[in-house]
Amino acid sequence: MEISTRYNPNEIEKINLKKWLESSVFSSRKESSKKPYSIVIPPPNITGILHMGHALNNTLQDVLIRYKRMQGFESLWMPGTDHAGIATQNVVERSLAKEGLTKEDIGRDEFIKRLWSWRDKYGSTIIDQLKKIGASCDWKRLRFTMDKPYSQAVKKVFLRLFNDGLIYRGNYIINWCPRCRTALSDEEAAHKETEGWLYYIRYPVESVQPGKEHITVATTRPETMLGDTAIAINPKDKRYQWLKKSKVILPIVGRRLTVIKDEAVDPDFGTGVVKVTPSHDPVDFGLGKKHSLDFINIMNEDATLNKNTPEEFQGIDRFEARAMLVEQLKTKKLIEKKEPYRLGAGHCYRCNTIIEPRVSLQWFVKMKPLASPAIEAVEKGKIKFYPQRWKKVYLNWMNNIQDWCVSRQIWWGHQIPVWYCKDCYDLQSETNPIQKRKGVIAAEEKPKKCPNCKSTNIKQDEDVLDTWFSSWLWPFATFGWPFVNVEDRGGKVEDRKIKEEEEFRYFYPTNTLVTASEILFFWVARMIMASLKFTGSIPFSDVLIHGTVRDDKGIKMSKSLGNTIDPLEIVGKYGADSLRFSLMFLAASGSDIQLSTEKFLMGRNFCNKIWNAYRFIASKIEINKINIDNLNYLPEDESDQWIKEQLNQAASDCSAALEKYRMDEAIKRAYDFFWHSFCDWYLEISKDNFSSTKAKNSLFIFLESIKLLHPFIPFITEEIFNLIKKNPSLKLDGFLAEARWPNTKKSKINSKNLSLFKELLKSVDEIRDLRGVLALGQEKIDLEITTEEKLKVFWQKHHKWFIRLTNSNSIDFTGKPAKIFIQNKYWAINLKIKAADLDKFKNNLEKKINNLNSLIKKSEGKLKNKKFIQSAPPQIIEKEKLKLRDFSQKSARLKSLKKIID
RNA sequence: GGGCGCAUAGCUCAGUUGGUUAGAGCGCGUGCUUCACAUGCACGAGGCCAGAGGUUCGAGUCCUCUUGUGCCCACCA
Repeated sequence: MEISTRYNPNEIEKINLKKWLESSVFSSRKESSKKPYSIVIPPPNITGILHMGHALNNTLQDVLIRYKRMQGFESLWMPGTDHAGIATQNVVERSLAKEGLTKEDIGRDEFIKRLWSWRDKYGSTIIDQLKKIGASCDWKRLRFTMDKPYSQAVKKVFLRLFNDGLIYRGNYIINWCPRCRTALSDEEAAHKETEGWLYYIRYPVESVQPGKEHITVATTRPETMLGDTAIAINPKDKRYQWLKKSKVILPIVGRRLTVIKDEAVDPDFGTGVVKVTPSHDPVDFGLGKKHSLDFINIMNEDATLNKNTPEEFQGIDRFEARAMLVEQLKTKKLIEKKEPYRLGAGHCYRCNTIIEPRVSLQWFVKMKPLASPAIEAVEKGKIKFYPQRWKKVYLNWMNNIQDWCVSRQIWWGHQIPVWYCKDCYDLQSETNPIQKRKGVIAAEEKPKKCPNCKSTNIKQDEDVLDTWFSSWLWPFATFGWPFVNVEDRGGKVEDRKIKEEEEFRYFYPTNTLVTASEILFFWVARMIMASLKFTGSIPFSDVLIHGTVRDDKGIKMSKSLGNTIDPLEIVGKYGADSLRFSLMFLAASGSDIQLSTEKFLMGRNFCNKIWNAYRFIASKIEINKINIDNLNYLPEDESDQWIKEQLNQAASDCSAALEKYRMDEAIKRAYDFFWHSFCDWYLEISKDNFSSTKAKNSLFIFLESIKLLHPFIPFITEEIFNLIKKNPSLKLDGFLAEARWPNTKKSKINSKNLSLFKELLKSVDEIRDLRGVLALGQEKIDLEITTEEKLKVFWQKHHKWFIRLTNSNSIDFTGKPAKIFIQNKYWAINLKIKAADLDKFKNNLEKKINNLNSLIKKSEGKLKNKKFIQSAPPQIIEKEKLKLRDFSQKSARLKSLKKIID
């Protein structure tokens, strides 16, 4: 058999991926005999390109899914993509722009056609990329948030909320992105510290008293003054009581401003006088409502100033207008001063443009009623967060939840299922709840005529719903909820419907949701609310929140900073397994990961190690023409017992770690076992006597090891399984991906010889240590061993590898050795070295004795302490006593050794 | 302004309900072409566990404060 000494992942990963995809290993269905385990993928945007965050997120999920699958669960990983309204629309708008076109040029229908064809062409890029890193999703179920049945769910949900009175429409101040030209929710307007100025502007006061010709207000956004309709002071602020009898004049515009008093004004900030712009500031909006002020909108959709401003400002961008205005005020000597100021300005989370607060007609969802059951579910522990601390964050947000602006002024998305009758829709009734207005029809399909006036002159609301309004249904809408209109998925409608509902009941609620903390509010919290509201059940019981991927300087990886590492580049260079291995190795519970390309060498090296371990075993089998007819594990000697015990321990630890979502611990344990127990000891020991039993045993342990490793590094393990499978007499079948997870019972092997064997390993360590101390280099030395007669058989069995692993020449069992270097309960070993080397040894010996003595002192001190004896638990005291005994024995041994040498 | 994290080896990080002689990977030093693997093997150096108090028989682990650092939330214009 020709196998390369280097593991080359590329070809192998391609082949095995193909095999998996062509098979049904990843697919899932209701199996009454099996327990379900399900995860819904956080659907990546169709515009998405796989980045390290995806790689981390999806590897975590895949490890869980594969682990559970091997454990015999019916494992379902539901895949899909998100239509990502604004993001996708932006991409297609950009490509239109290259043709010199705008979306308005081609019209809504044509634009949406373009979007669909864009998504058909590029929308599954990220899906292919996920496959490349080994994600074992049930790909046949691939969902999209704009699939017909999914859209049905969105409509149903909207109508349900509408009819329950949880939806309202009205003019409110919202976050407006002037570039995307749409409203955004509060969550989509990320607050960022921005350098700016605080301007102190003088507003003239009518009915002049001497020295009181004006008052001064402070603002960071001077241009909004064009929309001012009032001046506000704190009612307790004595400095400005005189103002209420005066009229304040808005400079440049000349408008008379009312003076209002409100507690919201902080007398200590700025001058204590606030300009009030109800249409362009959230706080002022509230003041405007409360005090019945005028609302003057001064901006167009693109944040240029509109015709409600003086002519010279009309059509000018807000920032340019700001500069112009400040200039004008300066010449009029109305700027008192300006000071540098850092303010938290909202930025569009899609295009990073500074948000403009703006009053406009939007749709909202009342969140408080939805939040309370979702709060309860988490408080009562029905849903658990890992790590736990996110519970607090979640609850804090939920308890202060604000209504959700769900309408977006874009074209790509779920259009709001509300129609207006052009003939009887009554503008005058705008103040009524939307549900009670004449000529408003909320329905799944376009109504034929108006139920009120029978007119057919009907038009749908132009807005679409926030993308998250569809994402929040993901855990159940992906299963086909609400189980109507399934004709698009083929088969007999009724059969499909029944099957889908059954599956839904089987797999839902899902088990684990794996996500980054960034979308806790966007998505996780809302899914919990939606699921409880519409399915009456929690969507998942565990929420695993992982950290952020950072670069080697600790800075968050982002395209704009150019500090990303492309996961696919790593796949190309080192293989998907290396990528996955290193990510899992570094992903401690919830903490951020600092990455650099070198980190992936860890994974590469490990894969290579596995590869070569297999090569070794395979070659031994081949060279020795060993016939492996079955894989019963038959311990031939103590090393076989020992490695089996180690394996069981590792498997048990590994499972325990996975159960508590500690993938890092699990992979470290499996890694440590494979490399440092199996390869470094067991295989090394076996080299001298690779009998057919040994061959079977090594193959058995190897096979169990790659099962443990498979969830983390599926490609290489599957490939090696392929190679092993080629031996027909083994009767191995199927995929490693669906093999049974190793037995995790800690089967204790009670064998006196096993403890002897462990002493043997210790002696090897000690000799190696001594060789280092004595700086023996490669010099082979002779050993003399004194032991009881009955242990000689044991030694006979093991002396060969013992000689090799200690780099010795020979072992002599005759007589009593002159000098004893190593001694334990069972034997003493003498290294025949030159007299000159003795000094080095003695020095080392002394160091060790000193070290032991200080430990003994410490331990004795503890045991003499009455309080310790009184209050420490008995097992701790017992442990301490054992420790002391052990130290003392060792020390005594070393001391007598020293005597002999002296 | 609130809330949540993090400070452990040169670097990146583990360290379970307090009970170690504080660990791993990389890096570093020494010696090895040992017929699976130099993407390897063996050995080794390297830590006042940020600082100060406290609780305790016992603290890297719990409490308080300080310093540094990161994140999230919030309508001080």
